Amino acid sequence: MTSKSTMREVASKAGVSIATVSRVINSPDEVPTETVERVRAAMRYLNYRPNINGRRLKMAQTRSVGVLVPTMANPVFATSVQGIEQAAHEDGLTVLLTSSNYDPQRELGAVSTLLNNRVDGLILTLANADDNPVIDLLKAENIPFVLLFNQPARKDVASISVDNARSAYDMTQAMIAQGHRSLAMVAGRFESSDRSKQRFEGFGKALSDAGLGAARLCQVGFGETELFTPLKSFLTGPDAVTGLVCSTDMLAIAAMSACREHGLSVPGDVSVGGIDGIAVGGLISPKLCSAVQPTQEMGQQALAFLRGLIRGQTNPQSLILPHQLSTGESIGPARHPSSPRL
Amino acid sequence: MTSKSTMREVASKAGVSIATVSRVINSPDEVPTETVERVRAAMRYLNYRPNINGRRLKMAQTRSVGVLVPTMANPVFATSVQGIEQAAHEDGLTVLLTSSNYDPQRELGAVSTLLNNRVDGLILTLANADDNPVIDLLKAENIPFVLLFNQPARKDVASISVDNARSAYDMTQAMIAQGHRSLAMVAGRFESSDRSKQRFEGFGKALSDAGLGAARLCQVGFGETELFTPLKSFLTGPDAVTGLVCSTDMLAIAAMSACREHGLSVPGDVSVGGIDGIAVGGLISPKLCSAVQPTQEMGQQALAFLRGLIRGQTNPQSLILPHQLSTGESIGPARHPSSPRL
DNA sequence: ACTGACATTGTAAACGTTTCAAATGTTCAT
DNA sequence: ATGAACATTTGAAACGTTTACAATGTCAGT
Repeated sequence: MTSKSTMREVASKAGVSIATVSRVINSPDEVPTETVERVRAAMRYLNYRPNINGRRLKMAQTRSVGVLVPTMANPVFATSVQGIEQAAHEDGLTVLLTSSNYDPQRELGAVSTLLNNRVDGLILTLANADDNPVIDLLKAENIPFVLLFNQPARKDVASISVDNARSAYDMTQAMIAQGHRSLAMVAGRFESSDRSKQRFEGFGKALSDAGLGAARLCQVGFGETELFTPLKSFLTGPDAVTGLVCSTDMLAIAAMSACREHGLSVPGDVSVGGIDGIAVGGLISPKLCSAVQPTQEMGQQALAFLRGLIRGQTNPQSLILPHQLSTGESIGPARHPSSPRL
Repeated sequence: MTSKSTMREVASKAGVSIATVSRVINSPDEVPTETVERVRAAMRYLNYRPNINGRRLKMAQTRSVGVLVPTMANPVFATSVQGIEQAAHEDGLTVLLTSSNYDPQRELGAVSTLLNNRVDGLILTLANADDNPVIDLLKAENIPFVLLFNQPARKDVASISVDNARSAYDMTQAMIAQGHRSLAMVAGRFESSDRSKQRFEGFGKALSDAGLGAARLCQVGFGETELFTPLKSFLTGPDAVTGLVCSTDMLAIAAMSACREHGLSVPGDVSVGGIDGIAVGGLISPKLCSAVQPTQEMGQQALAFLRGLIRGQTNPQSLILPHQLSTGESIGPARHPSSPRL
């Protein structure tokens, strides 16, 4: 019995027309209880399962939403997807998931697939939220969408994020307050992440506001966890830094690992700060100091925004959530200049 | 221009019939180049996008697969989903994602939603792979599916996993080899995870094979990261253990944190081992010793199996992958009995 | 010129729903 | 009895595809 039964069969089994069966499914209150029961019985008997594709073809809506994230391998996105899925479930929506692997080239294809599936709307984390063909496409086709984590300059797109520059600024300032004067940022490639770029700008601003020199940058590929070599010139030699501000928590954790590989202790020799607030950061030693954002709630909120847009709400809302510096142990006072390392 | 255009419009624009348009889409080689070009031009002009729901209604297949995991918040599942998504993308399949939040009650509903969507097949991580109504349902309706991480007793369902009991056995043995005699397992609730139960059995067997006493168990809720209180009686007092075997890496990381909160060092005072091999385990200090499974590849492989089943392959394959104990620093020699803690 | 083979295109019937308009049946005040 | 008002049900036309089958046009061989 491969669940092949159709509305027509249910109808004839129950001795009614397919219109009545449809009504039993969609608005049972408009049908007398006796009939409802008879039809329901026939459904059970035949193991009936409505063919959602028939319905979708007929109706305008599909009751599904598309999600695009850079990767599931970073808990910050995985957690947000968890939030999206949860909210979607409560709303009876189906989630179609795709990932771009941080490759801007793949974004358009992924979104196109989603659109072919006729999703009612999209939640996206894009490499670059400004001047992105994906956004142009969605605007042109008038498909509701919400950006998540992206913090676009333009005000005509819905988005949920923290203030990226500000979070990096605050983290950097916290380090400066601990006496750090020689800092560098470890950041994911700017082409892959506008957050990365915005955070670097915040980093630079904090430095210049404090009258410190040019912002040093160690740009690494996403998904990269081996930072021993990339960080070598930052951690050793005459230009060694005393603190690393990292554009994500994953990078921060990888950076802490690299520090240890270089024989440096955190925060004794080097302070390390991250941004994102992934859960595991609070469990490790030293506890990662991070600019925390409520990732899962942001996912839920994104879905709530999207629902509004799908329902026809016209002006896209943007929400910039406050981040919060966690009390981490990975940041400490700077080594005193008079006690040079090594 | 809200992408409303249909095949019929394209056809009339190009001066052909809809059958020809369909042919241009599905088998361009059977259509003369000149016609193909004319139709393609019309498509571009009208911004045509095939309505996949029309197609799905007509065809048997939907070219979509459903995925059910306990949660995205645990990297082990997130990574597997990443693998699934990647393989699906290469195959031009769409992924429908749901999660159960470790609640067996929700599994049936989630799968039902997926089936309503007429997915061609499913990849599932269930709370309990034996005697599960979800499996009965899928068997009854003859829907292809592959279990991921579950290691079912019955041989008529496809599955991909490691040998759960064995991985715990090996981990435990490694601890015993380091002189540990007083061990406990930290495990997620058995009702939520058959892996947890199987791993506990492996733990118990290793103990009894070594002639050590009864297996002690600290069962905790999934998603729980605060293990200070649950572990109190295991880490302090006369019955304090020298090693904790954890049923997952996430629990292991949380357990290490709890040890530190209790003022104990890892592995100095307590050794901690995990199972799963999540990436972050290799970055923290001390590096987590784990029974590693190739999570992402397992996701890809699951999709490959599923594809086979969808294509009509009749006998479901099961794959039990070898795990590998990582060289972690979280396990060390047992404290010598003559140097009691505190 | 006629035939058959072949290339190209078109016609029309599904697929399983939803829903509008119309039909049927029932009740009740007159 | 009649008809208005209402409750219940039905018939039939979409929705946008795919595809079997038929139709048309072309051309080589006779």
